[in-house]
Amino acid sequence: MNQTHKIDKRVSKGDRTRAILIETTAQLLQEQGYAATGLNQIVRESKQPRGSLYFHFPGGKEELAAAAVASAADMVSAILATAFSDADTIGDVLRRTAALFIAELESSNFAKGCPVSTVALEANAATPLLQQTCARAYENWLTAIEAAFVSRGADPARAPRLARLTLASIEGALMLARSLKDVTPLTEISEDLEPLLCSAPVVPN
Amino acid sequence: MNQTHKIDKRVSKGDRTRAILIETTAQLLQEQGYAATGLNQIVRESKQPRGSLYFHFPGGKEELAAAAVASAADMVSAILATAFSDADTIGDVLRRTAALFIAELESSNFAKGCPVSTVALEANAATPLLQQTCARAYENWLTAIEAAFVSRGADPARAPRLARLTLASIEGALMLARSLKDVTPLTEISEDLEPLLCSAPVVPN
DNA sequence: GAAAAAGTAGACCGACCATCATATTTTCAA
DNA sequence: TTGAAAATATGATGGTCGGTCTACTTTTTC
Repeated sequence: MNQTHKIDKRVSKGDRTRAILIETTAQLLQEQGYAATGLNQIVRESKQPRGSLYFHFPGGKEELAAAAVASAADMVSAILATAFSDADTIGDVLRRTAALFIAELESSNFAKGCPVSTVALEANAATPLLQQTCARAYENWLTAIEAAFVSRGADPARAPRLARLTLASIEGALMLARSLKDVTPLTEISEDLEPLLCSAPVVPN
Repeated sequence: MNQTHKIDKRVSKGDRTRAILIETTAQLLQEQGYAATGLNQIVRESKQPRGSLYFHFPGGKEELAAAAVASAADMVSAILATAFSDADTIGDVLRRTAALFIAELESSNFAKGCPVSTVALEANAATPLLQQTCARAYENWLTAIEAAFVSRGADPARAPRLARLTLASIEGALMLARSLKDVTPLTEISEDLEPLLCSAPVVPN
């Protein structure tokens, strides 16, 4: 008896159900946040049965949401990695990243902002797993930005600080843009940040 | 019959009830956001009767929340105004403002961040009043920051952009600080922003 | 002291999340 | 190939809490 019974299928059924639930949840969290997103809505839109949810995520809503946030954050990390390896200058990376969020904002009529921040602000002591997941997402992004700066010649001692400044500015601009329904803050930030990152005795290029 | 029956009291009973509801709601929104804050909790913590809520806010939860956000935003505006008139330099203003949010963060064990941003990110087409109220709050802050920059000699044509950069950075840093449970992003931002605002051919002093 | 305004209490129905007993599919040794 | 054990899937059910509304009481007005 061979063991290809599973290998020839792309993924097992269970994994597929899991993935659909995570994707649906990620979308809803990005638009509505954690508390406003009901399990009923997730079940309805994902077209997955209610019970499967608790089979794959025994921790219930919080565990599912944490998985969705982590998944969305990983996607952004992947996009960042591509941008960092493709773009020539830091400025290019900033503009590309901003353009991406702008596209998401505009195509959703300003419904979809950062896939982490809404949940991050809602998370509190009552939702420790969610809180930890969001914090870890930000830490991962910071580490990636930091490494990219260093690889372009930034002083390793200053890179963490520059990364924090960069991430904070972009996240803030994204929030402002979403709320004001105007992408200006986001377009500006990518321009304004560049001289700051480069002119300081820090990041060459 | 004289008309002093009401004037000799500081405020009418109704106004007091209203104010208590708004204050309680503002606190809860700052910590938990809109969707997670229930009317039951507001009624319980404010110790105001349930029915009064709908008497003072016929629009229900959304109207009450909008009033609470607007009230909290006005308080921040007042604090900003004081900082702008008291502090000598833009740098001082930034540091004072950051220090204020840091104190709020630390005294609440990182539960209380920006009183607007959590709700702003939750607001969507289903809550138009809330959305509009949050946007207006940000606009008011931007206008105030802008005016302060101009009054210190900034090029009026560039002031709006500088204001957006400033607000976005601070809001982003505040969010990051809350999520990471570390005030570093906030302390750094107030230092990093100063040269940017002053060194550019823009804001003297 | 009666009419009007202001304030209050609780019942209502629907939505929430979690759980369960049961059904179906997958696995793999015999 | 078979059949039983393990894994996965299912939707009906329950207790709780959500926001809203209507009927009621108290206070103010003149």
